Amino acid sequence: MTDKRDFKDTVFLPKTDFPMKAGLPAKEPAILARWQEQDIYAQLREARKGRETFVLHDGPPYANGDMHIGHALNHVLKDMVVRTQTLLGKDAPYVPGWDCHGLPIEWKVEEQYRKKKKNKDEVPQKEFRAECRAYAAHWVDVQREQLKRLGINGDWDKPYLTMDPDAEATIVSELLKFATSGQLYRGAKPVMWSPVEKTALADAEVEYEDITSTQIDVAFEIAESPVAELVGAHAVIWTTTPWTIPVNQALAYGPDIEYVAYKVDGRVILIGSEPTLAKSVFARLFDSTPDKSTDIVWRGLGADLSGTKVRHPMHHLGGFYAELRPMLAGDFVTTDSGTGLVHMAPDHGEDDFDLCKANGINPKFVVEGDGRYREDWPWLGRDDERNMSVINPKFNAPDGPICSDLREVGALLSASTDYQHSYPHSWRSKAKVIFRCTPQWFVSMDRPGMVEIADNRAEQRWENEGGLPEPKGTLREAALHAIASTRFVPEKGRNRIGSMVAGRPDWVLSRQRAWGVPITLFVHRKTGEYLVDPAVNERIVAKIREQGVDGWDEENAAELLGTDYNLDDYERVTDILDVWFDSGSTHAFVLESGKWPELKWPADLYLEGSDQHRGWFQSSLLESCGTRGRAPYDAVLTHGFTMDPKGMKMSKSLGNTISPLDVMRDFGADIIRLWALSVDYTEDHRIGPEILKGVADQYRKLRNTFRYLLGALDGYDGSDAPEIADFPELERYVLTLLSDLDAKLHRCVNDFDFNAYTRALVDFCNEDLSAFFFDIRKDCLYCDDPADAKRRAYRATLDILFQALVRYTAPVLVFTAEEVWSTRYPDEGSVHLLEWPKIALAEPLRADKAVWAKLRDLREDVNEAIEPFRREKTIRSSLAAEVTVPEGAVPAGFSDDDLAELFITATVTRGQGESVIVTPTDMAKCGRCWRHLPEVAEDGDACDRCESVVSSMEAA
RNA sequence: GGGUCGGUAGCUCAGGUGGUUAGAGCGUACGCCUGAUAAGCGUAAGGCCGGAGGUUCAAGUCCUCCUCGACCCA
Repeated sequence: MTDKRDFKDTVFLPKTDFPMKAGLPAKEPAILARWQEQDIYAQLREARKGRETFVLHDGPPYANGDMHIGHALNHVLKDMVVRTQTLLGKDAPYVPGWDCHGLPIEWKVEEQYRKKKKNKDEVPQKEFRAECRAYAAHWVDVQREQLKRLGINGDWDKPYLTMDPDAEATIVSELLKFATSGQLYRGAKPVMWSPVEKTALADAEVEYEDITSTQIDVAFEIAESPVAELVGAHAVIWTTTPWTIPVNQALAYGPDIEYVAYKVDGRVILIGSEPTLAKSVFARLFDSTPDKSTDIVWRGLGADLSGTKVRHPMHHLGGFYAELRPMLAGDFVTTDSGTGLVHMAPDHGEDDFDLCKANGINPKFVVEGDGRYREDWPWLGRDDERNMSVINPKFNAPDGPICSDLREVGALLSASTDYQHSYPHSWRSKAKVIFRCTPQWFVSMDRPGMVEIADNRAEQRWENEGGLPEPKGTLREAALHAIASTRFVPEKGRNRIGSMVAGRPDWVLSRQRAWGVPITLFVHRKTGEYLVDPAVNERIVAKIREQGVDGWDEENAAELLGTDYNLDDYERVTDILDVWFDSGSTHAFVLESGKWPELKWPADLYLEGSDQHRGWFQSSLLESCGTRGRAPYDAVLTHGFTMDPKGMKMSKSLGNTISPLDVMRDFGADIIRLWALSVDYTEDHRIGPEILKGVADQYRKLRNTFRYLLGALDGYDGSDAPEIADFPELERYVLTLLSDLDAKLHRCVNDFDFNAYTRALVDFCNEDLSAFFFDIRKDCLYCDDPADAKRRAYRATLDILFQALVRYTAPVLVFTAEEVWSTRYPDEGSVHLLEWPKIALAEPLRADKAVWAKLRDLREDVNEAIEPFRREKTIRSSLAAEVTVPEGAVPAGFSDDDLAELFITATVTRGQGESVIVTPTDMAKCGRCWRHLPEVAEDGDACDRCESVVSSMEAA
């Protein structure tokens, strides 16, 4: 064997410094620092000035704790929207914001107090609020840095905060709009109340514990009834809260439940007929069971009881107790426990309150904040020595005051302290809580004539032919109308928020808390009406703008009320606003305020998790409809929740959480971004080690595509590029595919379908480029003369591909795209300033995709046919295969040499057969290009093409 | 407990108005290449389309029930 020349040095291999290994965790922060230094955000605003705008309004995350995976997903999606819109050439500003008021922050600050053994009640409110403010500010800073690290591009130096005095002032002014229009009213509602702390509790402040309570059965004599047999009988109710009996105002039955009146021991009792129920009632009351001998006076459905009235056991006290109690139909009544009849105290239960309210029965506010009956109450008034807190077990015991008095009048049918159940307790004091009606401020959903309904007025007029349309409607109508004229992505969101709004109760605005925006109302002590005076309101708003929420403090009251009114006549409301009202007003103090002149109202898009159908989407909708008659957004995009690999909710206790901070540290932000954009985020989706590994694999594929492009384009400046019209068919085919990809990505951007976006991008790189185009043109790139037209066309095509792909990739892999771009253009600024590539291919230049589909099918058949030879090692490289293909399978216009090039084989000939036939070649292999060619005399010699290329290289 | 949404290969996803042997990429296995090299190329295996009924000539696609999961509400 003779020594052959080593041609390796004469082959034009890709050359680049762009490393295969990314090292993102180390590289990303450096890129980030560069962006910050260049102020990319400001550069973009400048570059897009005057263009069509696209405003994505940020929903404020709560300023409490580290960023979690849900934040990461949400912000990556937002960033993708903003960046793709920017890429399209629009001016798409992004002003991030935070929700800063509210209970969780109050808690944390109180917790810090407890650690320092400080008592919250002894701290002046102003000081307390200042600490809450500082706490929120701290977490705003932390989250801001974490979100920046994710590569989110936004106005980080000028975010909006709900606790900015300007924001607080606007929130107050929005509230006063509701007051001025009359949509605001004071009502009552049962809330969880802790008599120990003398405060209302939020759901999250309540925990459930098992306790043993007194259970009693009480008889209510039926005074009137359409069912004659029942007059004089006793309706029996069962309760575990004897203390609510003195505030009873009605009884409830299930309209579809069957009831029976039994005659036992000379008395007729009415209870549900359900056997186990009746059995347990008889066991409690008579220590017996109902049997055939038990006298049945009446049997019928609950609905028959309509119109029945009963006497309260304490009716002899007169007044409130003398009034007859109606029996009402309640859907919530079951036969699971009790007697099938339920006693209703609207002061102390949600079902009770709602049912009574629907029947015109109002709460009496009998139990005061300390848990005792109020002084003037006829039964156990405050001066009664037996009066004590209603949750005191002694008070409810079988020998306690309630049971004793009931027994005395013969109404107590049973009493025992043996009922075990779970009962709400205060998280902090661990004391039992009660339901208690308290006055609250509401926004009415259904007051007619309050809301100007904007938008689509013409359509309404058409529906109301024959008269002028009603210009004003209810808030609910306005909101439903707004939902109908908003775009929802995915569409099912419309139904979701629609059914919620259609069925929701009035909006409770008030909270009895310290850290929030005050309900700045003066209520007349005599009339109970709140003051509506534009001059007063103006002073209030100005004061809040000046001093923040502290401006509503007592000391300013007289000044705010002014000289036209006497402060003694007015009560200054001290409740604060539901934080949902704060965030529901962001459209006012962010979009509309002028503080960010690049923004506009309404927003083009709101983008949040699907839980915000109940939350921010809805509070913003109601706030805006109540004040402006339409939604503050034109479109709403929702995403699902991130689950663990099995689709289960992530929780600290299960230990299945994944922190985006960890993923960024271990893999890099681009990996999280690619993950977020390659799952179906419109539904719940998963994350876990295996999934992230898959994402990292995809990333590597993309990265290597760019590495190849950079290497192949080494030294390319475009000066020797042929006209596209002169490109070989293969190049024009790839450009055709690119232009189709371009159109698809464009569609995906408009549909916010980023999952399809990244998939299309990755598939194109893998299938059409790496496994097809690049592979076929390897020989051309490595071995052809640099001056050869085909090679110049190939590189020109690679350049077009590069220019397009780096732009498509930039919104997804923000760091990697920058790395790619700066590798090729170290001095040309950021990739993120670029615009969508213009790659539309004129129709005559397009290749026939159907023809190429046929060729690629044939190419697969050829590969399949070669495989057996590879298995037996007769053929190793496909370049050593001579192939005969069915003549009919080849589209017109392609020579045998063309096909050999496409299939990367030694030769291709056409035969009459049906299948592909493969034989190993006898031809010798060129030492430079490794192709087997007839002119090569001996393995390792150069072929004619290589000979000529090498000699011209040597001449140069 | 109620309302809403969802369950297609190991993973991530496609599968308009029901219609031929359910697709793709990744991963896996095996092989090639050793001049994109911790890369590139090829081939293959892999699916009671959550389960059970039903409608239909025909169902991943329509209906009912069940199950699992999620969100919201109680």
